[in-house]
Amino acid sequence: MPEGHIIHRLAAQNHRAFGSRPVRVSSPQGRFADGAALLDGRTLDGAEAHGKHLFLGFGEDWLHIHLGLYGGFTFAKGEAPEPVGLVRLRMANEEGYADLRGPNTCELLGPWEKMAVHARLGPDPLRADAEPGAAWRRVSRSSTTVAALLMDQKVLAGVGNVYRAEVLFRLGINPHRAGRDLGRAEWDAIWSDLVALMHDGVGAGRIDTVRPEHTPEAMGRPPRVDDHGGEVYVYRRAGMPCLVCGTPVRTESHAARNLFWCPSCQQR
DNA sequence: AGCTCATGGCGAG
DNA sequence: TCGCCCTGAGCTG
Repeated sequence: MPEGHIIHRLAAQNHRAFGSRPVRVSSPQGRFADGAALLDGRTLDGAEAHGKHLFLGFGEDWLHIHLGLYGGFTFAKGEAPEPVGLVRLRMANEEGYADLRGPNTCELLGPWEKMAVHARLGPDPLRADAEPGAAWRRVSRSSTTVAALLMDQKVLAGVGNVYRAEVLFRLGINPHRAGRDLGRAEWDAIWSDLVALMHDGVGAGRIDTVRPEHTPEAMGRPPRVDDHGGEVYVYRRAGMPCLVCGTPVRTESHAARNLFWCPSCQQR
């Protein structure tokens, strides 16, 4: 259940756990049996993320993984036990193992195919080579809402429903505004806030967006209890009072995803 | 046991 | 815009 920060973290974790030495690769579930057989015993020598796409390199072959809505990796030390549930991919060495469940995509790509995936993704706030100007060009010409544009991976790669809701709240921007009605300064603020928030997310392994003055400790409120685990302003807080102004947080289905915002703090 | 929901994304119409 | 794909957790009965 990942946004881009988790995928970047997974690239680092996989490299740390399996990089530079042979890895045993299997598909206990059987749905990636052919690919696993091709990779088994080879050396992992590359790991990178672009948005929500993870690439693990074995020479010229790239293992391309997309977790989708509910895919996930688990890492553990020691001998790998009998798989529990549906394990699409298992990697293991003398020290430990990792299991991949429920991915949207788990496939082998050649260098050209990998390039094609990069080509259809927008700039990623977590990548050093990102060119935010490419995203601005699309946003500034679009009549689509800024809420939908932030989720469009061709525009900008790695942002999901949590970062989308939270960055718009932090900047006081109404999610229904058209991209072309945003000013350059507003877009630059969105981009730089995403860079900062998502880097924090890579370090923490969760999404925390509340400023120091609105943390549970600072406000004397109970810490948030939610599956996604971070401290946030509006995501999945529908009907609850806004942490800044007390107005009930609103929600609606927007382009098939749940959108959350504060109607009072986000009027611009 | 069955339903609903989830931090995604694709193709059909 | 809808239906569908991937899987598991947390309800309800």
